[in-house]
Amino acid sequence: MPKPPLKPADFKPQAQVFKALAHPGRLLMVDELSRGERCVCELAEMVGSEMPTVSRHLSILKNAGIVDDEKRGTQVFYRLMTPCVMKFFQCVGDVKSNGGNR
Amino acid sequence: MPKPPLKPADFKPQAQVFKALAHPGRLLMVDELSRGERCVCELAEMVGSEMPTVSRHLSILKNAGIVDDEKRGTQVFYRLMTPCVMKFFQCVGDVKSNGGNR
DNA sequence: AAGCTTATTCGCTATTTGGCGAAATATGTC
DNA sequence: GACATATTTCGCCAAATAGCGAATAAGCTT
Repeated sequence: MPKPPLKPADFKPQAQVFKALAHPGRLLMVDELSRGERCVCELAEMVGSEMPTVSRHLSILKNAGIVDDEKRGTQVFYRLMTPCVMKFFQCVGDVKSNGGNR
Repeated sequence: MPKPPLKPADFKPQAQVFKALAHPGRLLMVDELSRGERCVCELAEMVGSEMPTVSRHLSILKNAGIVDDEKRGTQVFYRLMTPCVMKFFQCVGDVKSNGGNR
């Protein structure tokens, strides 16, 4: 059968993932999580924002399926669910060097 | 030397690229452009938005270095600059199937 | 030059996002 | 149970984003 034409709505799930990654602080957290799990307070210190802000960012990443969390005692540890996300960084570097800023 | 700690600002360029991709309509256009160059009017019809809107989206993609344009006669043709962007789609699919929605 | 077509820029409004402090929740300690 | 620590949720405001129609620009055609 002739494949039906794609509509913008068909890309909504993917867009949500990209949206979750479309923030410098969240990218920093993902990068850090690629080296192992971290608790919220560690990440908060890294990005230099208040904990409510960081918690919110993490929930966005979690909602997109990029990270997962686990509560241990009084802390919550986050870890990267999809390491393939890290490959993005290489490609994104390519994008910029191809003339994005000139 | 001990590598300096990364700051959120260091990820701003990458975030800009992700931000450019964080929109269903723009993803649809990128997907379409992966199969060859298209003029603005073709893309406008695909996404089902007015031309000013589409033109604006394309300028965002261009600004991020993802596409480039070329004027030929009265039309402007856009083409994908970084095919590696398409690999994102596979990975993003992985993200969702790993539990993003469950 | 007048008129048509394609595309971009502008001005506006509605919606979404980002950040904070205050308040609420949960867990562990004394 | 009172208290301290870690985290999330809430309510608020400022800024950014998305969309549209009107206006502008550029290139054909006649």
